Amino acid sequence: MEAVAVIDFETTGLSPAQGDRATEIAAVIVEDGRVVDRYQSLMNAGVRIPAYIEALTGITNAMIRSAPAAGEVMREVSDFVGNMPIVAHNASFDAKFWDAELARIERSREQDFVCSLLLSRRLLPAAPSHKLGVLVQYANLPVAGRYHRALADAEMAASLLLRLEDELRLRHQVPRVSVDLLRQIQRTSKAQLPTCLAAARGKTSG
DNA sequence: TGCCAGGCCCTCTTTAGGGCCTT
Repeated sequence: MEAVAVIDFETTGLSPAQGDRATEIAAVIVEDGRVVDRYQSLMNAGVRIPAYIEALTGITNAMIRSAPAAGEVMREVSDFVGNMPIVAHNASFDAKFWDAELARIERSREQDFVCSLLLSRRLLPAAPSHKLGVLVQYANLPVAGRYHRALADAEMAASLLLRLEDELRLRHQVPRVSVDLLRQIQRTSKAQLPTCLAAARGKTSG
């Protein structure tokens, strides 16, 4: 599979449209079946983190006060990621914060997001749930650190992505996994998945 | 004033409702 950037945001809440802002971001570059580069930073958006979010993530208002400005961090991380395809767990969440924080520095993205949550529902249908932490346990993936910290979650989402790639190669006998195939799978209905995988098997093997 | 996310998925569906998942 071509190189991708797996990202994860920690934020003050669920919706940038409701005034929520990012507090931390991590991006890990996955290439040739492994993580080859990492970026992580807390970010100060000048907003207060609610107490229950401090408890959830361990990211406190004191930590954010001494962090670099959000715009500075977003410039760095968007340069780091470049035009690589971006992967995130529940990508609709990270994509709306990515877009909202980039818009504040008058940048916009060109690439699509790929969603490891949607892919997991298709490729690991027997998992008891498709929360990142449950999938890590279910697939025996290494716990990379504290859950709800950006770098640990991005590393674990990267491990999950590689596990999904293995699932396609070994279980479904897809000879070559591409980002384009992942995009197809995540928008394919459960009923149409066998047809989609059969086409992927045939595309490069005969 | 009172409201307050939203995209995806499943099903007892499609003229809809409710759960999952992210912080």
